[in-house]
Amino acid sequence: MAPREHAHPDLREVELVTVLAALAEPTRLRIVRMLAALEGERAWKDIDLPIAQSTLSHHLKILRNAGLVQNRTEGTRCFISLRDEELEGRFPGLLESVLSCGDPVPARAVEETRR
Amino acid sequence: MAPREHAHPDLREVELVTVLAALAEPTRLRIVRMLAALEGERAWKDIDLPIAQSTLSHHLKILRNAGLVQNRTEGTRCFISLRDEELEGRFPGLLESVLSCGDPVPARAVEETRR
DNA sequence: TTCGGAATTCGATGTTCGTCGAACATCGAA
DNA sequence: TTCGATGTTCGACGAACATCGAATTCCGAA
Repeated sequence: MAPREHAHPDLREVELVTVLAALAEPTRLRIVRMLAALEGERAWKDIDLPIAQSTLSHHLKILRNAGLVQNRTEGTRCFISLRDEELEGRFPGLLESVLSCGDPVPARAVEETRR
Repeated sequence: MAPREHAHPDLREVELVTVLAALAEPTRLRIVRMLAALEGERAWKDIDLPIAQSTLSHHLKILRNAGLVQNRTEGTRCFISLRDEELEGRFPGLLESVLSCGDPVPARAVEETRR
């Protein structure tokens, strides 16, 4: 289907568990990080990840239902953006702490520090 | 088995996704909240939730592997506590934001405010 | 040394999830 | 109106997960 208007949940109704589950998947977390690095919206087509379109659509739906992400339709294409300000109101500090955390230290390097 | 010494991961090796997945389950989130409200440790036996022992053990294992929780063994019983300070170092603000967020507003009440 | 309590592991079961390709719906352009 | 591009939905599959009861292991007490 072409991009249709989607229901975006009122963040007050969204449960924390839903948001955490949405973020607890590598591909979706990557999408969120990508959007956060952007400070604006991103065209659907420009989200290129090594997954099928249908899979991407699925992940975006989950992010949307969790209130993390927003769709805007323009003609036949659509744009995605983070609902960061609203999220800050409902889940203060959550998005920021998720985004700010870096990669884990490889086990080998940790081993080094144990001497 | 009786409570045995368990491996607790170095938090530097723990991935954010692992932590989020551990928290993204109602029962586990409840356990974390319960421990956080305690400011100390809690006896295994005192964690009474409407689930089988084996299920509780399973959830605690996941929380432990995610670096969220710690076991201390004393004789034949064990005590659980949150690794809150270490977590703050590895994932600044995350635990706090997760703990501070309240319940969602019921859909009915949200509807009220739409007039 | 035997017994019972404490927590873990094992095996089984049903459910949810991520993934894909195919079919579909919607829009703009030719 | 026809066509191509754009996302979405559907149906199917295997993997991962939550859950349970039973078996197991370890410890302390009798």
